[in-house]
Amino acid sequence: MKEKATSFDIAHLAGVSQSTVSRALNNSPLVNQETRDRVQRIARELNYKVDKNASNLRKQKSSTIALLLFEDPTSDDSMINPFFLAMLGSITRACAAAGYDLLVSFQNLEDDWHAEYEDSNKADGIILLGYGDYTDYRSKVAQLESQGTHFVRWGAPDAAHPGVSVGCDNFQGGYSITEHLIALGRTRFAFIGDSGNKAPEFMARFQGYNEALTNHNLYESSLQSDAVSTEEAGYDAIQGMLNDANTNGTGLPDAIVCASDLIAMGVLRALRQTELSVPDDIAVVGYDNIAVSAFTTPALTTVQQNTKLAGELLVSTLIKAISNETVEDFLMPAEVIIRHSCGAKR
Amino acid sequence: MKEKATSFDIAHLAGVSQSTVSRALNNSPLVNQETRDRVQRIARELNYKVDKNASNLRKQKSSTIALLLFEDPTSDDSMINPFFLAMLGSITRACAAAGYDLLVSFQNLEDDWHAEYEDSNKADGIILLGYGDYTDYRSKVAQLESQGTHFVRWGAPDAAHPGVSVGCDNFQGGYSITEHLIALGRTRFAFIGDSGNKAPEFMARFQGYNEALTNHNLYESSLQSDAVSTEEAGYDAIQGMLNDANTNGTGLPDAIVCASDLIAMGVLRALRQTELSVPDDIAVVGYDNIAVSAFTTPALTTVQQNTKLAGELLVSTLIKAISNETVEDFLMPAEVIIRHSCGAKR
DNA sequence: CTGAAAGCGCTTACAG
DNA sequence: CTGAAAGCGCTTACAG
Repeated sequence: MKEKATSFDIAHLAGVSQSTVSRALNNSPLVNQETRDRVQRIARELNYKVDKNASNLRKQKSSTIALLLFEDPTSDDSMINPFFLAMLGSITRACAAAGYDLLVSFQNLEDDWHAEYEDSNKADGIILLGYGDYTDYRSKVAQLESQGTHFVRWGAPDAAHPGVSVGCDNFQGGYSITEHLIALGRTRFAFIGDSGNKAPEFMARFQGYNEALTNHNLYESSLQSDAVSTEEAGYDAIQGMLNDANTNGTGLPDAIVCASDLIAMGVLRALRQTELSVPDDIAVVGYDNIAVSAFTTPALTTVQQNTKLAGELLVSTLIKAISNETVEDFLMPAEVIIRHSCGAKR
Repeated sequence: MKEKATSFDIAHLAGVSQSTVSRALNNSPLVNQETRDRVQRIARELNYKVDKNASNLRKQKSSTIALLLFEDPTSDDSMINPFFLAMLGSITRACAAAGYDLLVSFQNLEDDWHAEYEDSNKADGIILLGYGDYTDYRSKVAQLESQGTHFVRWGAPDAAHPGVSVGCDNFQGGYSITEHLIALGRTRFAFIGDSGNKAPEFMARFQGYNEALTNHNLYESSLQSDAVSTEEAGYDAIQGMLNDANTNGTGLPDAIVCASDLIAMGVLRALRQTELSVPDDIAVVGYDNIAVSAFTTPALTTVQQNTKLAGELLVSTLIKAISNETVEDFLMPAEVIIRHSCGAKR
């Protein structure tokens, strides 16, 4: 294991000053073409790489973006929400394309994440990604803002939230998929998923759902049951509805809108254990279009968030913010993906 | 946005030298308890964070690990193999627990990844993660080794491969799940998945499969069909077998061992479109225990690789290597997860 | 226990 | 077009 070469070694070998080596390596137009070629050739031969720590220290920037992932408070330790993993993939690619490194970190809402990255010059900016109780971290986001930290948040734009955000239109997604079911002739609806302040995304989807029902005078019979975004919670929630139907004689819905695909998986599993057929007796739809949903039985109709575009937008917005350009919130449309669980004839 | 505080600002406020500030902040036992408390309090008040670039440059280490992800050459641009995402999650956690940052990067086998990270002091070591053609990058791994780069590779230990590796016993996994099917009375076997040099993991699984069949005198009737690790490839491969059975009168297998869960998903989908019942007519098993596999119909019997342990082992092995301790290959056992697609009575 | 000083390896004004 | 010099913000021998 030989010693690492420095720019001085190259300067020596090339017969120029170290300053010139630095310029040549950074493709400065100031330096003579011939000199540049010679320096670069020698650098290649020595397997020389610029020391990032030195260069970052001098330039006072790191060309690194930190991705802070907040997990669902309820998710078990080993499993990550597939939707976020898709986002991660897309963000990684977008960073690479823009010449940035990506530092990935899982965080608890309670941690001191709000001051960790940019202050220590480990990253030039931060991407905040996660479901969960946004109210819980609003104050930390505010601190980020007041410190002048560059960051962008995944989520719907929200007047109550400081900072810029890129998100998908959850209200419209909830509205569109509900309207799709209404168009298919469904009349008795249920929504499964948390509807409170703690889960703003789910709440927006629920509000879109309600709006669609109201517009078609179907709101009266609507049911709702809380569930966090797991297969198990979905299973339990629909079990509760089935029990109520049995014991209280409450009518059963003929269409169930789930706040996430994971929840829908649980609903499908529970219904498979009954006489009820999906979609003939009950239509079931999800949200997220995670990879699995194409392969369930029946294949799940769901709402897609464009993770590829989202990652690119998150990264490009953040990079703009880092160079102090003005940036704007971006709200992407949600797209209904029609498969079989909604009962559509295709 | 105020200027970032430095250790000199703190020194000034605390009435001590900058050296003492540095010592206090690093909890050096050399420094007086009182002084330390005072310095730390002031640092907190100023929202001071040590500049990582400066500290790394001085210490000549970065407390950062680079994770290089090599994708399946065939996977589409937007989707990542869920198994690797699970690994990523586990590696991220293990890094955080060990006080390391994690730089994540997707790579093509062809890129110049072999010299990017440690040489530039961006990372102290590298984790190599990916399926694919290991022969293709063997020379680069060798270069890594000769440069003295610290790295650990995910995959089975392999004499032909330089460097230390952590992996799961693919041969034993293939053997165990095949033997499980044999114990259930299956006699006509097929393996779906690439079996060549280009996919060493799949090949080892296939060899374990063959060994089990040979030991029970079932090898003669065995079929095999190539498939990369996608749902579509699995679908196509089983279609091919069904066609052969129709046109050539080849017998149909009563047990199909798939080289990955993704492949098994495709096989299940194809069989669902036939009269054939899984598991009554044909048992189907997968490999990886990705999240989906618990929720297919029927639920997929598969082989689990312990991703949590794998991530921890990868990180701890690498950290040992970084501090120049001797490290050893680690081969984890593979565990059969019994669900319904194998036809086991439970 | 504390301080003055050197130096990690770069980039970039400044001078020519 | 090139070089000598300063300095980014730390950590750590060295001296006391």
